[in-house]
Amino acid sequence: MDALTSAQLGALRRGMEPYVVFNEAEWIVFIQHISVHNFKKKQLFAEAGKVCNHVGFVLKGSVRYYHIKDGADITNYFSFENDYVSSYTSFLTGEPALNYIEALEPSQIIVITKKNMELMLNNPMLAYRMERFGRLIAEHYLICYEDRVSSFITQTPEERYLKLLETGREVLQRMPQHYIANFLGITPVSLSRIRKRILTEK
Amino acid sequence: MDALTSAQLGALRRGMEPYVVFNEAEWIVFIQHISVHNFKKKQLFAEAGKVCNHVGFVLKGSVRYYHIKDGADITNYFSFENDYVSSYTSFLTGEPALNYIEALEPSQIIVITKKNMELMLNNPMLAYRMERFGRLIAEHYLICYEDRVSSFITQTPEERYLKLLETGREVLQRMPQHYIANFLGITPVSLSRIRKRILTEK
DNA sequence: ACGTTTTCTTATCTTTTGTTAACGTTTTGG
DNA sequence: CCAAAACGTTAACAAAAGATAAGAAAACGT
Repeated sequence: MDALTSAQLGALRRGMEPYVVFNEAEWIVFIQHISVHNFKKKQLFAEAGKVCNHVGFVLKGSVRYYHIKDGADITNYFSFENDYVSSYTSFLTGEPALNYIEALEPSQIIVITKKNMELMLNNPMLAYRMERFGRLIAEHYLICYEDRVSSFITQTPEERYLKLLETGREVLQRMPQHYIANFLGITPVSLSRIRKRILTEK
Repeated sequence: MDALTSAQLGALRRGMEPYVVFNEAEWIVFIQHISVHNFKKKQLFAEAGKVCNHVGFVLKGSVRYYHIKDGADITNYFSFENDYVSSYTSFLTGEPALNYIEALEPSQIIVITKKNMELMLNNPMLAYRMERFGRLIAEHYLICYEDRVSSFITQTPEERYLKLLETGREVLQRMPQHYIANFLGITPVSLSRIRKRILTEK
Protein backbone atom coordinates (compact mmCIF):
# COMPACT_ATOMS: atom_id res chain seq x y z
CA MET A 1 0.00 0.00 0.00
CA ASP A 2 1.58 3.25 -1.12
CA ALA A 3 0.65 6.88 -1.18
CA LEU A 4 -1.05 7.84 -4.41
CA THR A 5 0.86 9.75 -7.05
CA SER A 6 -0.73 12.85 -8.49
CA ALA A 7 -1.18 11.03 -11.82
CA GLN A 8 -3.12 8.27 -10.09
CA LEU A 9 -5.23 10.77 -8.23
CA GLY A 10 -5.88 12.58 -11.48
CA ALA A 11 -7.13 9.37 -13.11
CA LEU A 12 -9.49 8.71 -10.24
CA ARG A 13 -10.76 12.25 -10.16
CA ARG A 14 -11.40 12.20 -13.92
CA GLY A 15 -13.18 8.86 -13.57
CA MET A 16 -15.51 10.32 -10.98
CA GLU A 17 -15.96 13.72 -12.55
CA PRO A 18 -18.94 12.98 -14.79
CA TYR A 19 -20.95 12.37 -11.65
CA VAL A 20 -19.20 13.64 -8.54
CA VAL A 21 -17.21 16.83 -8.41
CA PHE A 22 -15.37 17.53 -5.19
CA ASN A 23 -14.23 20.98 -4.18
CA GLU A 24 -10.60 21.18 -3.07
CA ALA A 25 -11.31 20.89 0.64
CA GLU A 26 -13.55 17.85 0.11
CA TRP A 27 -11.01 16.25 -2.23
CA ILE A 28 -8.25 16.54 0.34
CA VAL A 29 -10.35 14.73 2.93
CA PHE A 30 -11.50 12.17 0.39
CA ILE A 31 -8.00 11.13 -0.64
CA GLN A 32 -7.05 10.57 2.97
CA HIS A 33 -9.55 7.72 2.98
CA ILE A 34 -8.24 5.85 -0.06
CA SER A 35 -5.09 3.92 -0.92
CA VAL A 36 -3.46 2.28 -3.91
CA HIS A 37 -2.44 -1.36 -3.96
CA ASN A 38 -0.21 -3.25 -6.36
CA PHE A 39 -1.56 -6.66 -7.26
CA LYS A 40 0.60 -9.42 -8.68
CA LYS A 41 -0.80 -11.62 -11.43
CA LYS A 42 -3.38 -14.04 -9.92
CA GLN A 43 -3.42 -12.16 -6.62
CA LEU A 44 -6.94 -12.01 -5.21
CA PHE A 45 -8.85 -8.77 -4.85
CA ALA A 46 -11.91 -10.52 -3.41
CA GLU A 47 -12.74 -14.04 -2.36
CA ALA A 48 -15.87 -16.20 -2.47
CA GLY A 49 -17.19 -16.96 0.99
CA LYS A 50 -15.73 -13.80 2.46
CA VAL A 51 -17.44 -10.43 2.66
CA CYS A 52 -15.98 -7.99 0.16
CA ASN A 53 -15.24 -4.99 2.33
CA HIS A 54 -13.73 -2.82 -0.33
CA VAL A 55 -14.31 -1.34 -3.71
CA GLY A 56 -11.62 -0.48 -6.22
CA PHE A 57 -10.85 1.55 -9.29
CA VAL A 58 -8.42 -0.01 -11.78
CA LEU A 59 -5.63 2.44 -12.55
CA LYS A 60 -3.53 -0.06 -14.47
CA GLY A 61 -4.05 -3.69 -15.41
CA SER A 62 -7.14 -5.85 -15.42
CA VAL A 63 -9.04 -8.30 -13.25
CA ARG A 64 -11.17 -11.36 -13.75
CA TYR A 65 -14.31 -12.26 -11.79
CA TYR A 66 -14.91 -15.99 -11.42
CA HIS A 67 -16.60 -18.56 -9.27
CA ILE A 68 -16.14 -22.28 -8.67
CA LYS A 69 -19.01 -24.50 -9.75
CA ASP A 70 -18.71 -28.28 -9.45
CA GLY A 71 -14.97 -27.85 -9.08
CA ALA A 72 -14.73 -25.87 -12.32
CA ASP A 73 -13.52 -22.29 -12.53
CA ILE A 74 -16.06 -20.15 -14.39
CA THR A 75 -15.23 -16.60 -15.49
CA ASN A 76 -18.12 -14.15 -15.11
CA TYR A 77 -16.72 -10.79 -15.90
CA PHE A 78 -13.68 -8.58 -16.39
CA SER A 79 -12.77 -5.07 -15.30
CA PHE A 80 -10.16 -3.19 -17.28
CA GLU A 81 -8.41 0.13 -16.76
CA ASN A 82 -10.63 2.96 -15.51
CA ASP A 83 -13.33 0.53 -14.44
CA TYR A 84 -14.56 0.01 -10.93
CA VAL A 85 -13.95 -3.36 -9.37
CA SER A 86 -15.74 -5.04 -6.47
CA SER A 87 -17.97 -7.92 -5.45
CA TYR A 88 -20.36 -5.06 -5.19
CA THR A 89 -23.43 -6.96 -4.07
CA SER A 90 -21.39 -8.36 -1.18
CA PHE A 91 -19.97 -4.93 -0.42
CA LEU A 92 -23.50 -3.51 -0.27
CA THR A 93 -25.27 -6.26 1.60
CA GLY A 94 -22.48 -7.50 3.85
CA GLU A 95 -23.21 -11.06 2.72
CA PRO A 96 -20.26 -13.25 1.70
CA ALA A 97 -19.27 -12.82 -1.93
CA LEU A 98 -20.19 -15.55 -4.39
CA ASN A 99 -17.19 -14.95 -6.61
CA TYR A 100 -13.47 -14.45 -6.62
CA ILE A 101 -11.73 -11.53 -8.28
CA GLU A 102 -8.08 -11.88 -9.30
CA ALA A 103 -5.60 -9.78 -11.22
CA LEU A 104 -5.05 -10.98 -14.78
CA GLU A 105 -1.73 -9.14 -14.91
CA PRO A 106 0.25 -6.93 -12.54
CA SER A 107 -2.30 -4.23 -11.64
CA GLN A 108 -2.57 -1.01 -9.71
CA ILE A 109 -5.90 -0.54 -8.02
CA ILE A 110 -7.18 2.26 -5.85
CA VAL A 111 -8.94 0.74 -2.87
CA ILE A 112 -11.58 2.20 -0.61
CA THR A 113 -12.50 0.09 2.39
CA LYS A 114 -16.06 -0.13 3.58
CA LYS A 115 -14.90 1.29 6.90
CA ASN A 116 -13.48 4.36 5.22
CA MET A 117 -16.55 4.60 3.02
CA GLU A 118 -18.68 4.64 6.15
CA LEU A 119 -16.43 7.19 7.82
CA MET A 120 -16.98 9.41 4.83
CA LEU A 121 -20.72 8.71 4.78
CA ASN A 122 -20.84 9.83 8.39
CA ASN A 123 -18.70 12.88 7.81
CA PRO A 124 -21.09 15.76 7.07
CA MET A 125 -18.46 17.28 4.79
CA LEU A 126 -18.53 14.24 2.49
CA ALA A 127 -21.76 12.35 3.19
CA TYR A 128 -23.71 13.82 0.31
CA ARG A 129 -20.85 13.30 -2.14
CA MET A 130 -20.38 9.74 -0.96
CA GLU A 131 -24.03 8.85 -1.39
CA ARG A 132 -23.60 10.11 -4.92
CA PHE A 133 -20.39 8.14 -5.35
CA GLY A 134 -22.11 4.96 -4.19
CA ARG A 135 -24.83 5.61 -6.71
CA LEU A 136 -22.20 6.13 -9.39
CA ILE A 137 -20.64 2.76 -8.79
CA ALA A 138 -23.99 1.00 -8.77
CA GLU A 139 -24.90 2.78 -11.99
CA HIS A 140 -21.59 1.82 -13.56
CA TYR A 141 -22.26 -1.85 -12.91
CA LEU A 142 -25.88 -1.38 -13.90
CA ILE A 143 -25.05 -0.08 -17.35
CA CYS A 144 -22.40 -2.77 -17.91
CA TYR A 145 -24.78 -5.53 -16.91
CA GLU A 146 -27.65 -4.09 -18.92
CA ASP A 147 -25.45 -4.17 -22.00
CA ARG A 148 -24.38 -7.65 -21.19
CA VAL A 149 -27.90 -9.02 -20.73
CA SER A 150 -28.92 -7.38 -23.96
CA SER A 151 -25.98 -9.00 -25.75
CA PHE A 152 -27.11 -12.45 -24.60
CA ILE A 153 -30.60 -11.82 -25.90
CA THR A 154 -29.86 -10.19 -29.23
CA GLN A 155 -26.46 -11.50 -30.28
CA THR A 156 -24.93 -14.83 -31.21
CA PRO A 157 -21.80 -16.05 -29.40
CA GLU A 158 -19.79 -15.16 -32.49
CA GLU A 159 -21.14 -11.60 -32.47
CA ARG A 160 -20.39 -11.27 -28.77
CA TYR A 161 -16.84 -12.45 -29.36
CA LEU A 162 -16.24 -10.00 -32.19
CA LYS A 163 -17.68 -7.19 -30.08
CA LEU A 164 -15.33 -8.06 -27.25
CA LEU A 165 -12.35 -8.05 -29.60
CA GLU A 166 -13.38 -4.60 -30.83
CA THR A 167 -12.56 -3.18 -27.42
CA GLY A 168 -8.95 -3.77 -28.48
CA ARG A 169 -7.69 -4.74 -25.01
CA GLU A 170 -4.37 -6.45 -25.63
CA VAL A 171 -4.79 -8.47 -22.46
CA LEU A 172 -7.47 -10.40 -24.39
CA GLN A 173 -4.66 -11.79 -26.56
CA ARG A 174 -2.75 -12.98 -23.54
CA MET A 175 -5.39 -14.44 -21.26
CA PRO A 176 -6.49 -18.10 -21.60
CA GLN A 177 -9.24 -18.54 -24.16
CA HIS A 178 -11.45 -20.44 -21.74
CA TYR A 179 -11.81 -17.31 -19.63
CA ILE A 180 -13.24 -15.61 -22.68
CA ALA A 181 -15.41 -18.62 -23.54
CA ASN A 182 -16.99 -18.56 -20.07
CA PHE A 183 -17.54 -14.84 -20.31
CA LEU A 184 -19.35 -15.36 -23.61
CA GLY A 185 -21.47 -18.15 -22.14
CA ILE A 186 -20.05 -20.94 -24.33
CA THR A 187 -17.53 -23.78 -24.00
CA PRO A 188 -13.85 -23.36 -24.84
CA VAL A 189 -14.25 -25.91 -27.64
CA SER A 190 -17.02 -23.86 -29.16
CA LEU A 191 -14.95 -20.69 -28.96
CA SER A 192 -12.11 -22.45 -30.72
CA ARG A 193 -14.48 -23.34 -33.56
CA ILE A 194 -15.77 -19.78 -33.76
CA ARG A 195 -12.22 -18.48 -33.98
CA LYS A 196 -11.47 -20.87 -36.82
CA ARG A 197 -14.70 -19.90 -38.59
CA ILE A 198 -13.74 -16.22 -38.38
CA LEU A 199 -10.26 -16.87 -39.78
CA THR A 200 -11.49 -18.92 -42.74
CA GLU A 201 -14.30 -16.46 -43.50
CA LYS A 202 -11.77 -13.69 -43.99
CA MET B 1 -53.51 10.24 -11.60
CA ASP B 2 -55.04 9.89 -8.17
CA ALA B 3 -54.05 10.57 -4.63
CA LEU B 4 -52.40 7.56 -3.02
CA THR B 5 -54.31 5.44 -0.56
CA SER B 6 -52.71 4.65 2.75
CA ALA B 7 -52.34 1.01 1.65
CA GLN B 8 -50.42 2.08 -1.42
CA LEU B 9 -48.22 4.37 0.58
CA GLY B 10 -47.60 1.56 3.04
CA ALA B 11 -46.43 -0.73 0.22
CA LEU B 12 -44.02 1.88 -1.05
CA ARG B 13 -42.67 2.66 2.37
CA ARG B 14 -42.12 -1.03 3.11
CA GLY B 15 -40.39 -1.42 -0.27
CA MET B 16 -37.99 1.38 0.61
CA GLU B 17 -37.48 0.56 4.24
CA PRO B 18 -34.58 -1.85 3.96
CA TYR B 19 -32.53 1.04 2.65
CA VAL B 20 -34.19 4.38 3.26
CA VAL B 21 -36.12 5.22 6.37
CA PHE B 22 -37.89 8.57 6.42
CA ASN B 23 -38.95 10.29 9.57
CA GLU B 24 -42.54 11.51 9.61
CA ALA B 25 -41.77 15.05 8.49
CA GLU B 26 -39.61 13.82 5.61
CA TRP B 27 -42.21 11.27 4.58
CA ILE B 28 -44.93 13.91 4.37
CA VAL B 29 -42.81 16.01 2.03
CA PHE B 30 -41.75 12.95 0.04
CA ILE B 31 -45.29 11.80 -0.70
CA GLN B 32 -46.19 15.22 -1.99
CA HIS B 33 -43.74 14.57 -4.83
CA ILE B 34 -45.13 11.24 -5.99
CA SER B 35 -48.33 10.04 -7.63
CA VAL B 36 -50.03 6.79 -8.58
CA HIS B 37 -51.12 6.01 -12.13
CA ASN B 38 -53.42 3.31 -13.41
CA PHE B 39 -52.14 1.68 -16.59
CA LYS B 40 -54.39 -0.24 -18.94
CA LYS B 41 -53.06 -3.42 -20.51
CA LYS B 42 -50.52 -2.52 -23.25
CA GLN B 43 -50.38 1.11 -22.12
CA LEU B 44 -46.83 2.45 -22.35
CA PHE B 45 -44.86 3.43 -19.27
CA ALA B 46 -41.81 4.42 -21.35
CA GLU B 47 -41.06 4.69 -25.03
CA ALA B 48 -37.95 4.05 -27.15
CA GLY B 49 -36.57 7.25 -28.65
CA LYS B 50 -37.96 9.39 -25.85
CA VAL B 51 -36.20 10.25 -22.63
CA CYS B 52 -37.66 8.37 -19.70
CA ASN B 53 -38.30 11.13 -17.21
CA HIS B 54 -39.81 9.02 -14.49
CA VAL B 55 -39.26 6.02 -12.35
CA GLY B 56 -41.99 3.79 -10.94
CA PHE B 57 -42.77 1.24 -8.29
CA VAL B 58 -45.25 -1.48 -9.25
CA LEU B 59 -47.99 -1.67 -6.65
CA LYS B 60 -50.18 -4.03 -8.65
CA GLY B 61 -49.75 -5.71 -12.01
CA SER B 62 -46.68 -6.24 -14.17
CA VAL B 63 -44.81 -4.68 -17.06
CA ARG B 64 -42.75 -5.87 -19.99
CA TYR B 65 -39.59 -4.21 -21.31
CA TYR B 66 -39.06 -4.63 -25.05
CA HIS B 67 -37.37 -3.11 -28.05
CA ILE B 68 -37.90 -3.30 -31.79
CA LYS B 69 -35.08 -4.88 -33.78
CA ASP B 70 -35.46 -5.36 -37.55
CA GLY B 71 -39.19 -4.84 -37.15
CA ALA B 72 -39.43 -7.57 -34.52
CA ASP B 73 -40.59 -7.01 -30.95
CA ILE B 74 -38.01 -8.45 -28.51
CA THR B 75 -38.81 -8.77 -24.79
CA ASN B 76 -35.87 -7.92 -22.52
CA TYR B 77 -37.22 -7.96 -19.06
CA PHE B 78 -40.22 -7.92 -16.74
CA SER B 79 -41.06 -6.08 -13.54
CA PHE B 80 -43.66 -7.56 -11.22
CA GLU B 81 -45.33 -6.32 -8.04
CA ASN B 82 -43.03 -4.55 -5.59
CA ASP B 83 -40.38 -4.06 -8.24
CA TYR B 84 -39.10 -0.76 -9.51
CA VAL B 85 -39.76 0.06 -13.14
CA SER B 86 -37.94 2.51 -15.40
CA SER B 87 -35.77 2.85 -18.46
CA TYR B 88 -33.30 3.65 -15.78
CA THR B 89 -30.26 4.29 -17.91
CA SER B 90 -32.27 6.86 -19.86
CA PHE B 91 -33.59 8.36 -16.64
CA LEU B 92 -30.05 8.71 -15.35
CA THR B 93 -28.29 9.93 -18.45
CA GLY B 94 -31.06 11.94 -20.10
CA GLU B 95 -30.42 10.04 -23.35
CA PRO B 96 -33.44 8.67 -25.23
CA ALA B 97 -34.48 5.23 -24.03
CA LEU B 98 -33.66 2.21 -26.19
CA ASN B 99 -36.68 0.24 -25.09
CA TYR B 100 -40.39 0.42 -24.53
CA ILE B 101 -42.10 -0.55 -21.30
CA GLU B 102 -45.76 -1.56 -21.35
CA ALA B 103 -48.23 -2.93 -18.86
CA LEU B 104 -48.85 -6.66 -19.29
CA GLU B 105 -52.13 -6.32 -17.42
CA PRO B 106 -54.04 -3.51 -15.72
CA SER B 107 -51.44 -2.12 -13.32
CA GLN B 108 -51.08 0.46 -10.57
CA ILE B 109 -47.72 2.15 -10.52
CA ILE B 110 -46.34 4.82 -8.24
CA VAL B 111 -44.59 7.39 -10.39
CA ILE B 112 -41.87 9.85 -9.49
CA THR B 113 -40.93 12.31 -12.20
CA LYS B 114 -37.37 13.36 -12.73
CA LYS B 115 -38.44 16.93 -12.03
CA ASN B 116 -39.83 15.97 -8.65
CA MET B 117 -36.79 13.81 -8.00
CA GLU B 118 -34.62 16.84 -8.65
CA LEU B 119 -36.79 19.06 -6.49
CA MET B 120 -36.25 16.60 -3.69
CA LEU B 121 -32.52 16.31 -4.40
CA ASN B 122 -32.31 20.09 -4.08
CA ASN B 123 -34.41 20.20 -0.95
CA PRO B 124 -31.98 20.01 1.98
CA MET B 125 -34.61 18.20 3.98
CA LEU B 126 -34.64 15.30 1.50
CA ALA B 127 -31.43 15.51 -0.54
CA TYR B 128 -29.52 12.96 1.47
CA ARG B 129 -32.44 10.55 1.53
CA MET B 130 -32.93 10.93 -2.20
CA GLU B 131 -29.29 10.23 -3.03
CA ARG B 132 -29.78 7.07 -1.06
CA PHE B 133 -33.05 6.31 -2.83
CA GLY B 134 -31.37 6.70 -6.21
CA ARG B 135 -28.67 4.33 -5.10
CA LEU B 136 -31.34 1.89 -3.95
CA ILE B 137 -32.97 1.81 -7.36
CA ALA B 138 -29.65 1.36 -9.13
CA GLU B 139 -28.74 -1.43 -6.75
CA HIS B 140 -32.10 -3.09 -7.29
CA TYR B 141 -31.49 -3.24 -11.02
CA LEU B 142 -27.88 -4.20 -10.43
CA ILE B 143 -28.75 -7.27 -8.40
CA CYS B 144 -31.45 -8.31 -10.87
CA TYR B 145 -29.10 -7.99 -13.82
CA GLU B 146 -26.25 -9.72 -12.05
CA ASP B 147 -28.51 -12.68 -11.43
CA ARG B 148 -29.61 -12.61 -14.99
CA VAL B 149 -26.11 -12.52 -16.47
CA SER B 150 -25.12 -15.36 -14.20
CA SER B 151 -28.12 -17.38 -15.37
CA PHE B 152 -27.02 -17.00 -18.99
CA ILE B 153 -23.54 -18.21 -18.16
CA THR B 154 -24.29 -21.11 -15.87
CA GLN B 155 -27.75 -22.35 -16.87
CA THR B 156 -29.33 -23.95 -19.91
CA PRO B 157 -32.45 -22.37 -21.43
CA GLU B 158 -34.50 -25.17 -19.89
CA GLU B 159 -33.10 -24.42 -16.45
CA ARG B 160 -33.78 -20.72 -16.89
CA TYR B 161 -37.36 -21.49 -17.89
CA LEU B 162 -37.97 -23.72 -14.88
CA LYS B 163 -36.45 -21.10 -12.59
CA LEU B 164 -38.75 -18.46 -14.02
CA LEU B 165 -41.78 -20.71 -13.49
CA GLU B 166 -40.72 -21.21 -9.87
CA THR B 167 -41.46 -17.57 -9.16
CA GLY B 168 -45.09 -18.64 -9.46
CA ARG B 169 -46.29 -15.43 -11.13
CA GLU B 170 -49.66 -16.32 -12.62
CA VAL B 171 -49.22 -13.65 -15.26
CA LEU B 172 -46.61 -15.99 -16.78
CA GLN B 173 -49.49 -18.34 -17.64
CA ARG B 174 -51.36 -15.62 -19.43
CA MET B 175 -48.70 -13.73 -21.36
CA PRO B 176 -47.66 -14.85 -24.88
CA GLN B 177 -44.97 -17.52 -24.84
CA HIS B 178 -42.74 -15.59 -27.22
CA TYR B 179 -42.31 -12.86 -24.60
CA ILE B 180 -40.92 -15.55 -22.31
CA ALA B 181 -38.80 -17.07 -25.11
CA ASN B 182 -37.17 -13.68 -25.79
CA PHE B 183 -36.56 -13.14 -22.10
CA LEU B 184 -34.82 -16.54 -21.95
CA GLY B 185 -32.73 -15.72 -25.00
CA ILE B 186 -34.22 -18.42 -27.24
CA THR B 187 -36.77 -18.63 -30.06
CA PRO B 188 -40.47 -19.30 -29.45
CA VAL B 189 -40.14 -22.59 -31.36
CA SER B 190 -37.36 -23.70 -29.06
CA LEU B 191 -39.37 -22.78 -25.99
CA SER B 192 -42.27 -24.83 -27.32
CA ARG B 193 -39.97 -27.84 -27.62
CA ILE B 194 -38.63 -27.31 -24.12
CA ARG B 195 -42.17 -27.17 -22.76
CA LYS B 196 -43.01 -30.45 -24.48
CA ARG B 197 -39.81 -32.05 -23.19
CA ILE B 198 -40.69 -31.05 -19.64
CA LEU B 199 -44.20 -32.49 -19.96
CA THR B 200 -43.05 -35.83 -21.36
CA GLU B 201 -40.22 -36.12 -18.82
CA LYS B 202 -42.70 -35.99 -15.98
C1' DA C 1 16.55 -27.45 -17.41
C1' DC C 2 13.11 -30.72 -17.19
C1' DG C 3 8.99 -32.83 -16.02
C1' DT C 4 4.27 -31.44 -15.11
C1' DT C 5 0.37 -28.86 -15.93
C1' DT C 6 -2.25 -25.93 -18.67
C1' DT C 7 -3.83 -24.54 -22.97
C1' DC C 8 -5.60 -24.83 -27.59
C1' DT C 9 -7.09 -27.23 -31.38
C1' DT C 10 -9.18 -30.96 -33.76
C1' DA C 11 -12.19 -34.99 -34.42
C1' DT C 12 -16.35 -37.57 -33.52
C1' DC C 13 -20.78 -38.07 -31.98
C1' DT C 14 -24.99 -36.39 -29.72
C1' DT C 15 -28.05 -32.91 -28.40
C1' DT C 16 -29.95 -28.60 -28.85
C1' DT C 17 -31.22 -24.66 -31.25
C1' DG C 18 -32.38 -21.85 -35.34
C1' DT C 19 -35.10 -21.34 -39.54
C1' DT C 20 -38.94 -21.74 -42.27
C1' DA C 21 -43.34 -23.22 -43.16
C1' DA C 22 -47.73 -25.20 -42.25
C1' DC C 23 -51.93 -25.68 -39.60
C1' DG C 24 -55.39 -25.28 -36.16
C1' DT C 25 -56.74 -22.35 -32.28
C1' DT C 26 -57.38 -18.21 -29.79
C1' DT C 27 -57.64 -13.43 -29.37
C1' DT C 28 -58.63 -9.01 -30.99
C1' DG C 29 -60.64 -5.01 -33.00
C1' DG C 30 -63.95 -2.90 -35.59
C1' DC D 1 -70.24 -11.07 -34.60
C1' DC D 2 -66.97 -11.81 -37.99
C1' DA D 3 -62.70 -11.21 -40.38
C1' DA D 4 -57.99 -10.54 -39.48
C1' DA D 5 -54.21 -10.93 -36.70
C1' DA D 6 -51.71 -13.19 -33.25
C1' DC D 7 -50.50 -17.42 -31.07
C1' DG D 8 -48.70 -22.18 -30.02
C1' DT D 9 -47.28 -26.39 -31.74
C1' DT D 10 -45.23 -29.44 -34.93
C1' DA D 11 -42.31 -31.00 -38.82
C1' DA D 12 -38.12 -31.05 -41.55
C1' DC D 13 -33.74 -29.66 -42.32
C1' DA D 14 -29.51 -26.98 -41.40
C1' DA D 15 -26.41 -24.93 -38.28
C1' DA D 16 -24.44 -24.56 -34.00
C1' DA D 17 -23.16 -26.06 -29.57
C1' DG D 18 -22.11 -29.54 -25.88
C1' DA D 19 -19.42 -33.64 -24.37
C1' DT D 20 -15.56 -36.34 -24.58
C1' DA D 21 -11.14 -37.66 -25.93
C1' DA D 22 -6.68 -37.17 -27.94
C1' DG D 23 -2.56 -34.92 -29.20
C1' DA D 24 0.67 -31.08 -29.80
C1' DA D 25 2.39 -26.79 -28.06
C1' DA D 26 3.15 -23.52 -24.55
C1' DA D 27 3.63 -22.10 -19.84
C1' DC D 28 4.91 -23.12 -15.28
C1' DG D 29 7.21 -24.38 -11.05
C1' DT D 30 10.92 -26.07 -8.74
